[in-house]
Amino acid sequence: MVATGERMPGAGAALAVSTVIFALRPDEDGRATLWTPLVRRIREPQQDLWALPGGWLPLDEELVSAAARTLGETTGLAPTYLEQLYTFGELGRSPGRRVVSVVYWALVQSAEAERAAVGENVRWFAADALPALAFDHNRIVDYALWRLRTKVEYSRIAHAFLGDTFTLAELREVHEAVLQRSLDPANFRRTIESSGNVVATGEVLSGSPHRPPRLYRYDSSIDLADRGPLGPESVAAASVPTRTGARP
Amino acid sequence: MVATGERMPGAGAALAVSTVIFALRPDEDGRATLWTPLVRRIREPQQDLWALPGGWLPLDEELVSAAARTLGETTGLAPTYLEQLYTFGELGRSPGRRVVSVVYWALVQSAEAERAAVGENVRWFAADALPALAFDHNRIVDYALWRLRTKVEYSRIAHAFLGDTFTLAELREVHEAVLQRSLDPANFRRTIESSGNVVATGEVLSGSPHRPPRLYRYDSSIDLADRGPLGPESVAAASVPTRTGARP
DNA sequence: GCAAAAGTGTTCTCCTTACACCCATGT
DNA sequence: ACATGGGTGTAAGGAGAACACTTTTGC
Repeated sequence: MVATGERMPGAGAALAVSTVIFALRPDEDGRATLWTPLVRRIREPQQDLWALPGGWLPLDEELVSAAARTLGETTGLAPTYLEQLYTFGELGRSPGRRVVSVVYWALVQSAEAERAAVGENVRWFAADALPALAFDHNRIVDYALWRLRTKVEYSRIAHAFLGDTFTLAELREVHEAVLQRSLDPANFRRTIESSGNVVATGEVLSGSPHRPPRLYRYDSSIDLADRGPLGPESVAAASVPTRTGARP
Repeated sequence: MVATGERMPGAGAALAVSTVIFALRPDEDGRATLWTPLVRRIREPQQDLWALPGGWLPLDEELVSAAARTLGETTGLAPTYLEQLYTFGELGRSPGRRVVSVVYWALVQSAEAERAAVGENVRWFAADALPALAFDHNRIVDYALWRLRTKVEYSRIAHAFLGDTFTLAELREVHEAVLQRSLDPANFRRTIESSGNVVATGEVLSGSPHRPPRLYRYDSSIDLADRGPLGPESVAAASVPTRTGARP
């Protein structure tokens, strides 16, 4: 086996896992925009500054699981999408100690975001107008935002913001909120329908003051083919230690 | 500062940095194909198996620098392109110990690849026909290959395989080797020229038995806009500890 | 009936593809 | 001169943008 002496190789830097979370919520004008929940640091360094949810990586936990767990423990959220973003390890990013952070990014549904824990130490911020955050977390959120916006255009992650059935107007609203521009409803419909990613349920959504729109559902038989040979990231398959999320 | 007691948080897993290196070399039929240099493991675990060049992350070294340094120490190569690929941290990926590997991928010029160190413990392999490697390194190379192939289509990384001046036929040969299909010379020319990424030097390359082709050069004023808000990764700016690469 | 959103049809442009054809060099 | 790759021209097909138009509901 490996010697466990004081000069254990590779044991230098501290390994943390953090997550950038995005959800769509109405802004003051009622338009859907991107928001992200942050947690207040309750100890040094950078005490009282807002920061990404995260924590140290336990020896016996998968990276994704640690991301999902710390995210759930601090914000009470359960994401519908979770993917590794980047690993930040610059020498000066944390004062006093070398910290390498494996950062994930997550999408949560609007309904889920509504019932999330908020309080003195957890708060939602408009993703495009953040205050000065702890460490290099502003840079990290900016990068996550960029990834989200570029990825929405060529993959189907926008669906992760919605429930299992949705109207094309709702899906379009998601795209418009993420891309920050309006899209032609007619062309959007054709683009989505011809992509084959979504199937009509046959039902319509009544109750609106206008013509009732059709409801659609993902075609789950088509995978995202997104991470290539790595396949989809699975939180469920990863082992989680004794302490589970804060919510029952 | 931070207590250095036995329960130092985040100090569990060992942190390694590895790199997948690609270069173009002629295969047995003389066609340019992708090759990757691997190093033989000279100690347990997985002794004698071929593996990616890499090493433990020193406390005082940037992640990119560690990738560039270990790559240079083992293979003698200096890459023209180096980018973070993914961080692998699955629980079972290294027997006996939790190892988290931040993996980079690199491109080197063909000329550089020719004069690289080869020997008993360093050897080039065709990237599409690797033997069984140590740990999860087959999966890592497959993922790097996928990233290279998808990225060649929308960015200008193909240039990293070539010198500062090149003909469009050479650039096309790179694309064809990476994408594994032939491209129409006429359309390829127009696509590249209209992209504005390359400028004609005004010179031509004589010596061929046919019409001498024009020489081109990168337009270095245009950046790749590749990592978004993170900007280009810079090896030079990163601090490197005392021991430098094997080559002077 | 009227307003407003859902959904369809049509046209225009641009980009990619396929391929015919001319150009310039070494032998 | 001629073979061969370098380089230009051109027409067809497809995807996306713009926008007119029809459909369906609540009031």
